Amino acid sequence: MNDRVFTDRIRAWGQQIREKNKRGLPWLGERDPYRIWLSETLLQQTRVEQGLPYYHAFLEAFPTVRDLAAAPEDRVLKLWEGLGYYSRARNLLKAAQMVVRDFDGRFPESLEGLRRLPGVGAYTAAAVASFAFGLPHAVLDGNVYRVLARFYDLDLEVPGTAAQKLFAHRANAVLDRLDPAAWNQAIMDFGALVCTPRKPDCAHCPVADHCGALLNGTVLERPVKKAKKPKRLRVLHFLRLDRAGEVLVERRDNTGIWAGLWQFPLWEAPAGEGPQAPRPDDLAGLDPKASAQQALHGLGIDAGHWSYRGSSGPLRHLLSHQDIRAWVHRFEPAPALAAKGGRGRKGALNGVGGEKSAERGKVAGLSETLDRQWIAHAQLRSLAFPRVLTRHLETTDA
DNA sequence: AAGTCGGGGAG
DNA sequence: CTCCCAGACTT
Repeated sequence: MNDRVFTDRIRAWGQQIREKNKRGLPWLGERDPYRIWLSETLLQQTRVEQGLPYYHAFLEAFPTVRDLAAAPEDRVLKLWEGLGYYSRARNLLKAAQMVVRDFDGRFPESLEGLRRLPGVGAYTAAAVASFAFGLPHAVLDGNVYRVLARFYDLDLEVPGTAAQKLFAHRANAVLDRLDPAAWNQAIMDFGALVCTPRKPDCAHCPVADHCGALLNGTVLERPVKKAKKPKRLRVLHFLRLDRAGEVLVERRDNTGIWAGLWQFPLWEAPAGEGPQAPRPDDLAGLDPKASAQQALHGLGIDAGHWSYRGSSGPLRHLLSHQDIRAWVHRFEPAPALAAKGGRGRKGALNGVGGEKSAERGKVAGLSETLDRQWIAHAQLRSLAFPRVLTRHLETTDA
């Protein structure tokens, strides 16, 4: 009953929006599964305005899935730089390679087939299935959760398995099976433009007279979200070692935060060391130079070979689950040692006498377990760094 | 079921 | 500040 009213009116509302051409987004009306998949992956947990420039950049760099599949991972990560959730980028490449290798460059034309691609979850599979292939699968994203929670005044906590099942059921119940693509577009647009999180425009809502939450006065309480945990406080010390136009960088491994990105050698006080994890109070008295030396020691670098050139920080870097205070400590070769030149080619200057940058790691006893290398400043631009470091690089013009 | 994974814009 | 965004994956 209410389902029918909801579907009819939201569908009509969507048609109006399309005619007025609100949100002139490039993937609207798109049928190419590659472009749809690309845009949906870019937009996972990402606002449209934020992802839009990346969409254009990727499409220009990789017009087809074959172009993407042939790309080196570092190039994909570089294009993704700044967008966050970097496993999306690596999964994007993996999925492209799978499509080319296993399906001759054609995307699977079923929900289940799409779902098997890395980085393609319930939402993205439904989006590609409906937008590219017209299949009757309802999308369930943040917008749809909110719209359904309000219209039916559902008080289940999200995220949660119970809620997911119920909302998915509702979403498919109201799906317009005559035009799944237009419907999915309409309900998401409706959530983004009318039934917004903070200030929903109930005065102009086409289903206000049937909205459960509006009738019950619970609009701003829907959907019910779970309580958030406090953020973990971390203090990171990056060591920026410069020598003769080069800087030492290392590649992070493929797990955890900033997976696969590049960074300056990083030292972080072990969490288990000391009374407890760092607290905000502990940071006020933090002496940059002392921290720099501590980091140098922590990374096993002979402090005698490097002279301190100052620190920038703390760079406050807020993530959804971490509160990061980052420092970048700069060092250059100690003058005394530089004068000695070739004494010990494995010394602090590591390769001054013509060793290739390809020889990694050996920085005065620095561990070789990581993928470290000296790189010319001009080449830094080709590597993907975490935002906290690109911001630092921008202000220091390196 | 809970934890992890980024970054930015709006209010 | 807080919230949350065209979520997915791991444990």
